Amino acid sequence: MCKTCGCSFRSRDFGNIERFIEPCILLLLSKGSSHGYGLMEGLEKHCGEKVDIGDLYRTLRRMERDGWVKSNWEKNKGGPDRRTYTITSEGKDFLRLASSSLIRTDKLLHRFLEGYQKNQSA
Amino acid sequence: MCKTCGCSFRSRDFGNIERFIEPCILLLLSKGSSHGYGLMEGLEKHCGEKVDIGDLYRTLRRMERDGWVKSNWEKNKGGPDRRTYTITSEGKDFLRLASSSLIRTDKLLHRFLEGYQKNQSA
DNA sequence: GCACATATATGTAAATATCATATAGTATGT
DNA sequence: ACATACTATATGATATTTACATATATGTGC
Repeated sequence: MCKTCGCSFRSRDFGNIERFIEPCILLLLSKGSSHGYGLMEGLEKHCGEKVDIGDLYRTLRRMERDGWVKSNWEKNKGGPDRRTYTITSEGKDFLRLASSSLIRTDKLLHRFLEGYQKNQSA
Repeated sequence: MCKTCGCSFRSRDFGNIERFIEPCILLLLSKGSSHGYGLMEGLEKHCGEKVDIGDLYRTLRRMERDGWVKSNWEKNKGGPDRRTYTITSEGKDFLRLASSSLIRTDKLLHRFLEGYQKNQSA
């Protein structure tokens, strides 16, 4: 069942931040290095939505494999050690490309929503 | 390789219309019944992007299974017969829900792009 | 010791995406 | 008649992504 709208059809959620998780992560990391759990909190704070933490960790490892981020373990007095992620120059390049893609997505959405509202009022 | 940005990392494309294919199809169908090939042309015309035709046909069958559309074969003098799709009331309900999700997505994107541009100028 | 928050990671199954290929009717040019 | 192109639907095979559950471990407060 869809998490957001509650429809019984399928799980796909068109308003889900997880569809744009990588650019969001890279944007946060471009403001400062962080670790998985911290990014989860940052994403929830900035996007107002829960993210699947397991998914997030796997996404981060995939992003590291892809060269967008690099990580290293850091000691943490107040809890378990953390794997801290830092954006790479390749990650910055990708963030730039993803942003222009997202501008296109934004235009697409506007066209859709205009079309939808026109349809509703007709 | 990503179709849009050409990056070598992975195929994910944040500007891809196929991420919102179902609402787009339902919007087109809410303006009038159509068949797979016709929807492909409609999507390309309204969204300026090619869609994978195989994916589109499978998506339509899935949407029928989910109850959002129904289909019937229609004779076509000028070519092969067509499977014509019509939106159902369940499909209209879903379109309404998807639209409010997409409004949220739109806000999310704006927040992201604002954050990105602020970051760039800093 | 126990519960709870922090912190990372993986197992598994289902859903989707990607790319190629199969099949067939109609139209047009040679 | 034959080749080619366009229209039209569909599926095979594989890879990727998503969803949900579970495992593991550290530190804090009671």
